[in-house]
Amino acid sequence: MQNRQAITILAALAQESRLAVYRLLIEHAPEGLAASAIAEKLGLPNATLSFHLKELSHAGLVSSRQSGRFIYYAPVIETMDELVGYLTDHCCSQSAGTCATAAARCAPGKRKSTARRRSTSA
Amino acid sequence: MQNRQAITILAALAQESRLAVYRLLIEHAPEGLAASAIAEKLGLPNATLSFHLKELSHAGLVSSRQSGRFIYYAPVIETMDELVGYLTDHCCSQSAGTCATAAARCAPGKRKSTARRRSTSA
DNA sequence: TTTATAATTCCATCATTATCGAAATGTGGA
DNA sequence: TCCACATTTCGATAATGATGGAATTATAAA
Repeated sequence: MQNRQAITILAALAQESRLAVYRLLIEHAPEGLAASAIAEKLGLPNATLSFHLKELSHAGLVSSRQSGRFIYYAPVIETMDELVGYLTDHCCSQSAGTCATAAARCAPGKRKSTARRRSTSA
Repeated sequence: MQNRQAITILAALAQESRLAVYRLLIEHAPEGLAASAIAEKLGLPNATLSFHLKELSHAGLVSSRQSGRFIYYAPVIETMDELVGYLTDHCCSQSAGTCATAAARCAPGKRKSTARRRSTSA
């Protein structure tokens, strides 16, 4: 993953309403929720929600599909996974294994800092 | 970790210069770098860098210590680790194991989605 | 002290983001 | 076709964030 993409994703999540939307969608994965349902559950005006959904879509954090008159939004787990991968890779010093922590929380007591290098293509 | 803290950290990272500063400090962990060295390496004016360092400090992503006339900034790995923990916890559906991916990248072929719940205190 | 250097704060300016009512667009049912 | 409803876009406003020169503070060497 590129820097710029990471920044886009981080910025998309770094906002109260958007993080709430994303977390709500995670609770309703993988089907997702209609925009109207999100707006109601979070008490957001339609226009405001639409603005935030566009940001989340643009960051690749959510996808949308039409179903009848409704548009369903669902989380794109892969994007979150890539972000976590990016952060894990870059919270670790190249030279030293300074970041056993991040890896350890996933595989407690296993390896130390084996976040495998991602191919530069992603 | 609380929502608000997560948002603070995400926002701190969601900016080109700040992400560059953080990544540079990671490369120089655990000693860190003096502000002047950071400014020079990244080509940032002092005032601008100082502003960004304050943001990173406020988010708990970096710490500072004085050494002679210099102030050294170093990354706080634990904060990044907590953020990754927060994201991992919340990219996974409570009800279903929709997020094997994030866990899998840390322990490939191991468990599915065993991101253990963090105590609500953190 | 005085002087040189490191870093922060101040302040004004510019740019971006968030908010939301109202109007427009899209979609399916009557 | 006409209507009802879901959602987005428009547009105006307010709030927040980023930038960097100049002045200020802090630290240590001369």
